[in-house]
Amino acid sequence: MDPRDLLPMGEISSRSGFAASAIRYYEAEGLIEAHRSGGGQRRFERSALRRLAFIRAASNVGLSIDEIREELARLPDNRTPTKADWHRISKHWRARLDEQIAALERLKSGLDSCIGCGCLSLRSCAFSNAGDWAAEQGPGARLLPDSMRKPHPTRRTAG
Amino acid sequence: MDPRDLLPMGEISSRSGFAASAIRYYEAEGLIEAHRSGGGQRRFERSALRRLAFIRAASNVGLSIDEIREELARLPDNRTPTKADWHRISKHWRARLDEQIAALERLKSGLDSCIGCGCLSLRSCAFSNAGDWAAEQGPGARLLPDSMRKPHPTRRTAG
DNA sequence: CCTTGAACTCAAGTTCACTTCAACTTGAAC
DNA sequence: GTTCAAGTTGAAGTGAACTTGAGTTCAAGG
Repeated sequence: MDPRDLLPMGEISSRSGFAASAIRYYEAEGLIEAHRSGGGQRRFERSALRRLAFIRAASNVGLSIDEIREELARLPDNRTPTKADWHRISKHWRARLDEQIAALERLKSGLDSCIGCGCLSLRSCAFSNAGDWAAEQGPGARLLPDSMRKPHPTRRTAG
Repeated sequence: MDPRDLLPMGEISSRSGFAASAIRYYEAEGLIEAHRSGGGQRRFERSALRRLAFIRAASNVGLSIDEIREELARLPDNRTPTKADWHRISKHWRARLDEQIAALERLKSGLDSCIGCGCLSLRSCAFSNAGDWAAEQGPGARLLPDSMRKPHPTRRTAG
């Protein structure tokens, strides 16, 4: 590996659009790797840029850092994704986006019916009911999937 | 106001589905009001239940506490929403949901085209580009509206 | 050699929407 | 009058995904 091919922090930061602090954070979290110069500064391989692009795409889809780490780890060799990998992964994400879209549509149609009634009833109005609205209807019928609920801090599965 | 008509914390909590701590928080944030018993305990008017229903509906749509406060304050009289208010407001929210749905659709179709190319190019691929992707196209062309971006902690409008 | 900007580390801070805790008081029932 | 669930306060904690700051070192140019 010719050291001449390695890129310093500033280069990676400006080209990827991530702040240096974010990149350091990703390295600490094990999402990317870096070599070190004699004096301890990070030197990145060019492939880190693709990995960062992948990270941005994943986070746009709504994946957490943990999920992104898993997704990257699932790649054989833990390598930067190739075209074939990307094909498979993006199908997976597409489904996730479809689910999010469907959830918002459900919310909207609930809202539509509430325009008519103007009720906001605590009992019957799915829109204002507590967390488990539209249960009963079986799984999949929820208005919002877990991935779209507010990431409430210390909430554990209610007893 | 007959004190007999006022509800204690536990009642409001169980009927609204909010934890007592959440209700206290909302009061501290000025979203709801409460009378006090002689000994300093909260006593709520029945209308607080409707206000809480409104708060839940709003937060399901994705409004922040600040936005909910504003929305409530916009009601003439600062009263609990009537059917007519609800009609107007829910139209507003419907538009917001439509925007979110459209954003996800854009993201998905970007993903579709990326399945073909497998590029994840930092320059041309809208999916992996930094925050200002698809700018140039004018306002409204962004893949994700601000309301759907990750609420990045200490991010101020970049200079 | 000297300067200067880029980079380093580590700890602590930030936002949001609450929750949890500790220590104490109320109030309805018996 | 005693009991005890239910209520009170204020401070501190939570989790995610970084950022900020302080203090120090690196590396490239002149």
